[in-house]
Amino acid sequence: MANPKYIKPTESELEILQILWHKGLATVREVHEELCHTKDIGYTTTLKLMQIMHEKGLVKRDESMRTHIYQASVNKEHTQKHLLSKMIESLFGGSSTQLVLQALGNDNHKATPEELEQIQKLLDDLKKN
Amino acid sequence: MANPKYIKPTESELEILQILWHKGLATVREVHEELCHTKDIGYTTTLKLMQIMHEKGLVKRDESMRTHIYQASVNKEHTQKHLLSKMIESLFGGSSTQLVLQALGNDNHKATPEELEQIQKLLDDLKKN
DNA sequence: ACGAATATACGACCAATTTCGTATTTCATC
DNA sequence: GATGAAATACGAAATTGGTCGTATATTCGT
Repeated sequence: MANPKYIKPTESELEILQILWHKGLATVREVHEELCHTKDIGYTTTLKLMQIMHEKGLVKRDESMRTHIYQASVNKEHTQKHLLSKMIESLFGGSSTQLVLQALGNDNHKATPEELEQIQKLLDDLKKN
Repeated sequence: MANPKYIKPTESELEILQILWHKGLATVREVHEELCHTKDIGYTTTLKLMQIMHEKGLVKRDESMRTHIYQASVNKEHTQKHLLSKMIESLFGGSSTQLVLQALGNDNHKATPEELEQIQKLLDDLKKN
């Protein structure tokens, strides 16, 4: 099985990972309940998805009980960084700066003054090197 | 046909859009030559891809001559912003700041001092409001 | 005017993703 | 123990993206 670090989760898998990252541990039923809030989907579909994610190594599960307990086996930050890297390559010609400029200028997701300070701090850090 | 603004281009389509955004106008042959630099792919594959993009409304073409001339019909910045927005939603819980922090800290795509200045300028701008 | 080169059109195939139906297992409870 | 609810396993269909082969049309050089 390929190293999950280098696997690109699909859209659906990402939705499930989001839920697992948030909840930590969860059963298929619990994940399914969450998914239902936004999607019209059958229980077995969620189950199958999570089984496939298990085969791929994207999630771990405790099978010692009848009802399996799942958790993400890929790190949230690593996954974000990996997918972001791909996007920088494929959409911004490899320039993270171009992406940052677009993101900060994005009206749909405005940053608060506190967040701007947070970015300023990191920027100061980077300037030193 | 759906409004191309709301279409999410696939990976391959994005590669072609990149080339068209850069060249402005181009034939299938020219796009194909570029693609070959990075991918091992047949000419008819490129052709088919671009035909499908035409059906979807992602590209326009001048068919008045035997050799059609293509150009992107979706704006580069709009497309970037649109896909970025989706990623912020689906991967960063709606926080553009989280994405920016990850992107700036990305070792694979380091920003140059000049770029950091560019970001600083935008940041100063945002802080004023 | 004919043949080679080059263009488009189009259908077919394969792999991956998503979906769900059905079979089987387990467990509680009556 | 039998029954029904709920869980897992598994296979199959539908969709989509990417790939290419082949057919057909156009142009150009000789």
